[in-house]
Order: sequence, then C-alpha cells, then structure tokens
Amino acid sequence: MAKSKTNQEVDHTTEEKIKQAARTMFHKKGFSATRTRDIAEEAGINLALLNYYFRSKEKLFDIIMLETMQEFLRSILQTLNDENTSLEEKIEAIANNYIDLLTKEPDIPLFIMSELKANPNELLGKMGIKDVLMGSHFIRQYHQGIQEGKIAPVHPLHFMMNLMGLLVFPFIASPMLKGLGNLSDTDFNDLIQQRKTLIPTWMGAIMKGK
Amino acid sequence: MAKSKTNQEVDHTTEEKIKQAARTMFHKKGFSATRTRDIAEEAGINLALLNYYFRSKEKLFDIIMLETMQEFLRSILQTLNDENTSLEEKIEAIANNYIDLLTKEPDIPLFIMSELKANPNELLGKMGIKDVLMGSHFIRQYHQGIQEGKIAPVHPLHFMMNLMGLLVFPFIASPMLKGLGNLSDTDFNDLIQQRKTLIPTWMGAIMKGK
DNA sequence: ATAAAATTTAATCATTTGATTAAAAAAATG
DNA sequence: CATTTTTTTAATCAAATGATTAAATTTTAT
Repeated sequence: MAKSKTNQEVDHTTEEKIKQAARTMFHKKGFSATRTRDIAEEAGINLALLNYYFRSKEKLFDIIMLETMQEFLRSILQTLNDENTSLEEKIEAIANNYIDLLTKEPDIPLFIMSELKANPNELLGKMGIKDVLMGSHFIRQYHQGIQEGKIAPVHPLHFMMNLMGLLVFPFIASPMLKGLGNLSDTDFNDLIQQRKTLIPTWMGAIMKGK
Repeated sequence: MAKSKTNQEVDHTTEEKIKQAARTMFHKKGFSATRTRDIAEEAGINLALLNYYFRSKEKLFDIIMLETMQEFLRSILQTLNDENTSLEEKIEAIANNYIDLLTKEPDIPLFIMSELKANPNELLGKMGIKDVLMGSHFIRQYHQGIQEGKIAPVHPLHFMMNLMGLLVFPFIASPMLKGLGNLSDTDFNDLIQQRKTLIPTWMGAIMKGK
C-alpha cells in the first residue's frame, strides 16, 4: 500500500500528491461537484491510482474533511484555552491568526459549512472537541467578566457567533460583497486586513453591551 | 407550454409544483448534489415532465437561483433605500425582517453563497443591483454620520459585512455551532430570536468605534 | 360531440462517473 | 542477477443521471 516515510523528509509521494490535489478540488467545488477524474488530473496521475491508494472517493474525502476541520478549529480552540492570556488578548490573537489563515485558504469556511450541513454526522464528535469550547478557559473568563459587571450578560455562544461571524462571513460572502461594493480583489483584501485591528475593537464594544 | 393563469388564483399548476420542489431540493443540497429525479419525486410527477416544462436542469436552476437572490436581497436593499428612516431604524428593521426570513428559510444563505461562488457569473449584474447599495440613502446617512463625528470613519462595506455577518453567519454555521455548544434546535432558535434586539445594540456600539 | 391542443407517462438513449481488472513497468530484496 | 513486491497504466464495467421520444390521456375550443 502506501510507502512509509520518516517524518523529516518532505512528502512527495504519490499518495501525498493525490491528497493535495483532492484538497484543492474538494475545497474549491465541494464533494458532489468534484470528479475523481478532476483530482487525478490535478495530481498528474491515472484515475485508477486514486482508488488504489484511497479505495474510494468517500474515503479520500473523509481524510481531507477531517484534516481541514482540525486546521480550522485547532488554532481557535487552542487560543481559547490559553490560561495565560486575557480575554482581549485572546480576541486579538484569534483575529490575527484567522485572517492570515483565511487569506491563504479562503475556500475553507464555505467548504466546511457546506459539507457539515450535507452530512450532519458524528464528525464533530469524532474529533473530540465536544466540551472543548464550553469547558475552556475562555468560558470561565467570560462568566467572571459578567459577574464583575464588565461584560453584558448574554450567552457565550453569542460571543462565538459574533467573533466568527465578523471574521469568517466576509470570506464566505466575498463574491456577493465584491459585487455589491464594486470591489477588486485588492480592494477586498485591503478591507480584510483592516479587520485585524477593527474586529478586536468592535468585539470590545459589543461585550460591554450598552 | 405553460398554462397562463390570472394573478389572483393560487398557483397549483404542475409548473409551479415543479418549481416549488426544485426550490426545496436546490436549497437543501445545492445544484450538483440535486438529481432531477429527486425534484420529480418531490413534486410527485414524472421525470420527463420536468424537462418538458423547463427544458433542462440548468434552466430550472437559473430560475430558482434568480428568485432566491431577489428574495434574499430585496428586503435589505429596500430598507437601506428608505428615505424616511434613521440609520438606527434601518438596522432594527433589517434585523427583524432577516431573522424572521431566515428562521423560515434557513437554507437560503448557504445556498446563495455556495452557488454564487461556483458560478461567479453576471447574475449580480443581471439583477440590476449594481450601485443600488453604494448609491443608497443609507450610504449618504453613513457618510454624514462620519462627518458629524457620530460614526467611526471606516468603509461602509465594513458595516455591511458586520451587519450581515452578525445576522447571517449563525444560520450558515448552525451545524457547527450546535455541535460546539451542545445546543438543541430549540436552544438554537431561542438564541437566534434574542439577536433581534441584541444585534441593533451591538451595531450601535460598533459604529461608535472605540 | 369532434377536432385540436395541452398535459402526462413509460420506455429508452447517451453520457458521465466511480470503480475494477489484468497486465506492464519499476523498485526493492536476497 | 533473479524474483518478489510495489507502483503505474490502459481498458473496461456497471450504475447513475440528464435528456428525449412516441404514444396515451386529458383538457380546451368550436
């Protein structure tokens, strides 16, 4: 089956080439609209090879989906669990990391949301992130902030919706926003970069409530 | 071809039944994952009928897509162009209308974003909404607010991203949010309803800057 | 009522698409 | 170097899927 490789050498194996091609195509067009032949061509290999290595389109997709989800959630959940940062510092870190990540990989959010909806499966459970958020250091800080009267008493999920909405939505809606605002790609990217500093400010204003 | 009907009678024509079925299926699974046979079954008619009435899957889809886009953008653009309301009133109206609309039709946002990305076509142009936003009454109010020092001087597109992000993102990300927060459907809907009043408050806080 | 038009259906076609097979080529092993 | 194992390919299969056809049925018009 797959060639076993030690960790330090860069993976240029055929298996890895196929995975990269699958990642690109799945992210760009989703599961249903991606043809296994597209992936094979993008990887520069024959179609049969794909099934030889990964057995089926579904199996290959599951691997890509899992890795993408982890990439998408890891940094945010990690930051929220940092015991050594304030709430404000957490927001700043997440805004910076996320805008950098999504500028490099703008297809990820729509990909994840679409496929998660198409398959409301046990993927989230399988990833072991149950309770990771609701039991995080961030949640404790948040509740403490409420008790001290520094934060308006609303469900922390609102906070997550707001932070993710402000960060992620522009990438999901970029075709529409560019259309509505007559924006070039550069214009759009400039606005996005501004949000690195704007979003922490706005989140501060939101939390204080009125 | 299609039966001509006067406006006052409710459309129970076969053509309308097919359109409704197509709407449901396309919204739920998107263009690629929807089979014409799914639509036919949902409509309770034979497959050939679909092609008889609409000629092809693409043609049928284009109709649904256009109508859905109009439904999605009409109310917001209309509200933003109301000459007789303040900025705050506009935000309140949009929040209420949108949350009601999306509670009834939660599939619309992800559908539109996905298909708009899959086909970065001239649809937005074809809808005649070019300059509708950037030339709206809202934009004038917004710039005036900046001049008067009541609004922080950031591009009005940020305002749109923020308002739409806060309103729409929860619906796009609902599977993930329910998973991360251990929320039932009712829990989720309760949070969403709270946002009718929360979002106007937050948008006010955001606009004032820091 | 009869003819014409519109509507509906079963059967079938052609293409796309995920997957398999058998054999060739290359690499690893002894 | 021989042979065993791994990798790669061309050819093909079977099922799914969008679309068409020709005939039957129903509705509308005269």
